[in-house]
Amino acid sequence: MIKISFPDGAVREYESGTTSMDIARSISEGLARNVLSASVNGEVWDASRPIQEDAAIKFYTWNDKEGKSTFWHSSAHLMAEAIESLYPGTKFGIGPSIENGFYYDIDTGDRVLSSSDFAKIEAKMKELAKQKNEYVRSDVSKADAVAYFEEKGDEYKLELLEGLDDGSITFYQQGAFTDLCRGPHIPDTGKIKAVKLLALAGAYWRGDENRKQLTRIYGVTFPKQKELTEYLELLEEAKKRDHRKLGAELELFMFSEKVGAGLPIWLPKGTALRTRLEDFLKQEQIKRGYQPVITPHIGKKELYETSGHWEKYGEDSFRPIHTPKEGEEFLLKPMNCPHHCEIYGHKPRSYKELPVRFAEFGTVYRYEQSGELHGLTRVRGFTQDDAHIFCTPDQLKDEFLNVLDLTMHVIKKLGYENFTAQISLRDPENTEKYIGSEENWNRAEQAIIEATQEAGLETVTELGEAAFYGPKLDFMIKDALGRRWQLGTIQVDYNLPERFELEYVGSDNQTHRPVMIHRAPFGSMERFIGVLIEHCAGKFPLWLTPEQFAILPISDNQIPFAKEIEQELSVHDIRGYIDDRTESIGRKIRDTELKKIPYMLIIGEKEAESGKVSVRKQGEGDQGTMSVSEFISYFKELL
RNA sequence: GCCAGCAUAGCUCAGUUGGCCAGAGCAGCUGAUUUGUAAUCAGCGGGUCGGGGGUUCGAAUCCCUCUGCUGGCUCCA
Repeated sequence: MIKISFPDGAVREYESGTTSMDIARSISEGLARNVLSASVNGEVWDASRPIQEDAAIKFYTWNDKEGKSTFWHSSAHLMAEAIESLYPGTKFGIGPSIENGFYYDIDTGDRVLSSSDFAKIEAKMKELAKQKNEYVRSDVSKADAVAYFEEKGDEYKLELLEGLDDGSITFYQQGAFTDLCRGPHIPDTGKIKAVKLLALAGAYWRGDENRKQLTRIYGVTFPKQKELTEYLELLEEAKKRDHRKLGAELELFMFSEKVGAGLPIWLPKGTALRTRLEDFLKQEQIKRGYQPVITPHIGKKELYETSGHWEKYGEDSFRPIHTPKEGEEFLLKPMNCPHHCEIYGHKPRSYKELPVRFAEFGTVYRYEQSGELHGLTRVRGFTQDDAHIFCTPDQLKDEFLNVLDLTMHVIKKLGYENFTAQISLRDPENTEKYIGSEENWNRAEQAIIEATQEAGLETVTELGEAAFYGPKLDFMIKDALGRRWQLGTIQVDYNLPERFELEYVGSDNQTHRPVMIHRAPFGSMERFIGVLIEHCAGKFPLWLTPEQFAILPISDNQIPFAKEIEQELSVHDIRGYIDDRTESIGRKIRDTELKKIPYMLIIGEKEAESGKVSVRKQGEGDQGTMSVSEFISYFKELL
């Protein structure tokens, strides 16, 4: 007998060799029906795998992240089975579960798959699911595993086997399909009731662009048809929030084929929004001792040779600009920091003036591969809310904490709650990607780790995500479709001051090297606003929105009164316009609702006579009537 | 850049297997209507079917190529 302990602390005895499924069944049939996998001593196992010794056990169902991931991983196998049966000879790469579903990378040889094949594959998957085939786990020796895939001619699985140790290799088989797999899997395919293949994409084998590109098929499955329907509706809803769609509808920005891909053009309303956002940060920075500076959009190639950017990115960038007579070479500015280093270095600096903080909304241009461009979130020209702080090593931690405070202030002001703070460090396996000494890197990485700990910030750490000159603290926020974007960033840099030979004279009358902090709370105005649009579905915070009200006269007779109100509101810095079209009030309301103008002031004969306005809130409806001054104080309360 | 897909009026979309002057709704313009909380009515204008090349008696439709866009991959100072 073995002792099985449960999450609630209970301990029960079972025969050795019992399975989680047996245990679940001993508790209730309902539980047994829902169990997809189970944690056994902290490891996720098949529910059907025999347990031989005392264990702490926890069941996973569709309501657990682990249960879903087991379900989707098994679904990937089911899809592979369907594909193998429809297209014999297909070779298989890897097929994991992901955040929302699963994918499988396959090599179909000369056959080109396209999304028009999805229906056929889905139908086959459903047919195979109905057979309720069990997922059968078996231990296989490395030699047998190699023999199996050699026989099958699957070089991808053979390559995966190379990295595995004999004795740790398992196969899973369901129906006619056998795969090299660590598991775990759900009990049988019958649990998969709803199937949808979503997308097809090329994906390089093992993520290496020099290797063969496989076909990746993304899909999602559910235990109930209804859940699939709901999920697809959710995707439709998310599409409505897409900043590219809303940006066009609300006339915030545009792109032009003639101007060029990835070069956003800001329309008047988008500019109003962006300017307000910039002004907010500019004022905040003045309060915190930043000095605004302005630098040119181009700089000599030598500048970026000094900084290291040319060596690191030059070959894959926009080509240099040449002067026609002198033959000088200039680059479109890809970063503001080299310019700011020059500002620091233009005169001798004393420790007494440190820290100095140069701030600039600097527009930079970077070549991005055409396939990477994406609305406002991945572009070739964008404006960073950049600043560089030059300080003594002693001041570094305080300065970092000040920047962190400013960044959190910005994030909170815009109402982001679900952000991730990511510490981006060097890739220890690949240190030649970075400039600067081991010592400088260690100091910079330590500074970030210590400061975030001191601030009590919850962070995740990613290796290999650092900039080439220093580690970063990045703030990541998800867009409507769950894609994660880096917005704000704070970077500690010991290396550029060295490259630019920046100095200050200390109290000891000796020259010292300053430390530099690169920081951008928004990151880029373009990306920030893109994500903001999706975050608030185009309904911007009142202080930020381009137009705060629309006055809707019921007939032309109320236009003079409308003008009086507009005048009075503008005195109080409340911005908006009069819809003076000769249209029905129903039409005016509808159009204003669709433009997501927060407040509608409806005035008819009654209001004009009594000097009041009928207030309607976007998305919520009639709020009743009030005098103009009452509206002004009501409105100001909301700012 | 790579893989797959898409590109018809300002926008959203029709346009059967290649075949009469390429259609609709919304938007726009003109006129009428002066309206009480999400679309008043009528009339009119608008497209070299993304650009270029080819196949064909004939191309929005088939082929090639370029550009742009979508979803991924790689990349992201």
